[in-house]
Amino acid sequence: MAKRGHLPPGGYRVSDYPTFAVTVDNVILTMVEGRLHVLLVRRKEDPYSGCWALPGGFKRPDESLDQAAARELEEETGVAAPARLMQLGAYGDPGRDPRTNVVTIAYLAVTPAIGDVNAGSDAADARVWPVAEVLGSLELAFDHSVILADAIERAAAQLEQTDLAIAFMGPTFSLSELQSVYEELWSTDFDDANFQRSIRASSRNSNGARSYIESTGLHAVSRPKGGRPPELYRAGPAWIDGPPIRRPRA
Amino acid sequence: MAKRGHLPPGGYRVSDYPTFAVTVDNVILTMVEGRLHVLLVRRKEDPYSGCWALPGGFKRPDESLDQAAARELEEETGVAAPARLMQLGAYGDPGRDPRTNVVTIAYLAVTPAIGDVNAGSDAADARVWPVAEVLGSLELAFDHSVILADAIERAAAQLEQTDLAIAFMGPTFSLSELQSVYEELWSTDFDDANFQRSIRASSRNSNGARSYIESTGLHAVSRPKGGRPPELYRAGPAWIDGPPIRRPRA
DNA sequence: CCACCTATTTGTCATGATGACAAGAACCTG
DNA sequence: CAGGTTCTTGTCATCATGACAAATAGGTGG
Repeated sequence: MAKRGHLPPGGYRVSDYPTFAVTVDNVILTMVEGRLHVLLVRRKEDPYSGCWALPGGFKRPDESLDQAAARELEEETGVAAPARLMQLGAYGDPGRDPRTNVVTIAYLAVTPAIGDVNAGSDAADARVWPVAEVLGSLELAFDHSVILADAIERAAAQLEQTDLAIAFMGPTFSLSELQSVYEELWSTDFDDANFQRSIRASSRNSNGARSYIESTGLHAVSRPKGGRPPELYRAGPAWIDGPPIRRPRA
Repeated sequence: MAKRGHLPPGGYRVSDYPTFAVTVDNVILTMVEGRLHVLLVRRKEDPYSGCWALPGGFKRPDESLDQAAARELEEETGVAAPARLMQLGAYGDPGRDPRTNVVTIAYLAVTPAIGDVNAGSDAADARVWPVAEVLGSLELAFDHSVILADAIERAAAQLEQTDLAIAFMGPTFSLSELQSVYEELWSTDFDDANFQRSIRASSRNSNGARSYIESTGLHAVSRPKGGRPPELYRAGPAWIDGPPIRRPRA
């Protein structure tokens, strides 16, 4: 390890410093039948060959980190990068990659029900997994289990501060679908009536302008088990003034 | 630029991939006379020699990112790393460093009134600057102006979700000192009476246990301009259940 | 068609948090 | 002591929230 005291007075040149490989990894979350799922690929090569991992890969010098994340996601899974692919954090503990010094930048995004998932050339397989199962019993490559846990924590926090929840929704959705997102990520159980009241209050802002969600006049078709068909909503154009609902504490 | 189609079927080995230098940069915020300040160093060497910059430097392979950030902070400024040095994000746009491919991981921390600031061997000078002045008229090295702006935004958000505000405070403090932190970072003006009520409410939790802040029985010594001497508080041991005060919208 | 089930939606009520503001308390200076 | 400054306590109306009841709109099985 280089020691400061041994350096020439002019200091180091960049070429004297250790080099790293830089990778990006994506945590893509989606909701399937009310349960939180994450998109994973099965690795085809060492290290961790055969292991499930977050889709990602090496950054190139001529692209930004954001571009690298979007590119690797599409290359490995065929999934188009969601509009808001947000940076989660950097992971660079020594030894996290057995080959060499690798720092990875993790990204987080949320999508509605995912379309086709096609394993790219670097992956043996690709599919969405229930998060509970992954964190409980599946061994992920590298430190990807830690990254996934951090991502879920971040997503839960963002629910309260942004309109992230509607990113889980398709073009139209019922309020109970939206409710299940909050309940799943916060491990809470809302009173249906109060949930609707809070959400609707945030979509009616003072000046009558459009916001968080908007009603389509439509109703969902009835399902086999019965129950009143819910009214359908669509995403509004703007995040206006504060969270649609607050996270319960304790 | 390497193209995927030209690769051998077995894929790349790590050594085939481009390498990067990895640096860490610290945004250290503090409050001086009610104004937000940031700790900067003046660069001694190219590139950007003579320019002010965030204190930081190259990560070593045998240390974690967190350790690198703390080490570089102390080496360049003599300031001991605050307890909570939190990761802000990674910056890796092509060309952000004229020498070579550099990805930097930015860190954010908050300290009470800072002690001695001593420029380290890599720096020509080191001092705290008013943030308003830095963002308004000072040209920082690299993309450090962007990093600083992001850091301030993050700090403002954290005020509402964590007990970050007390990290600006010394061992004891008055509520109006605390209030000035919220007002400065949120650009708001609280009603003094209501601010006190909210903060005190969050320090009295139901079971009578200790929390966010605690009263010492003491009062500050009176100052030249007069005014009733404020009661002094100290940090409580725990962040209990929700923000002490909410950020006003619009 | 009717009883009964499920899911969604509307409404009521008590409680607690917040914003606006008045007034008191404790210190300064002149 | 008068007047200014800062901190502290108190009041009141309003709004958001949690708990809960009840109505609505569909299903299924007799």
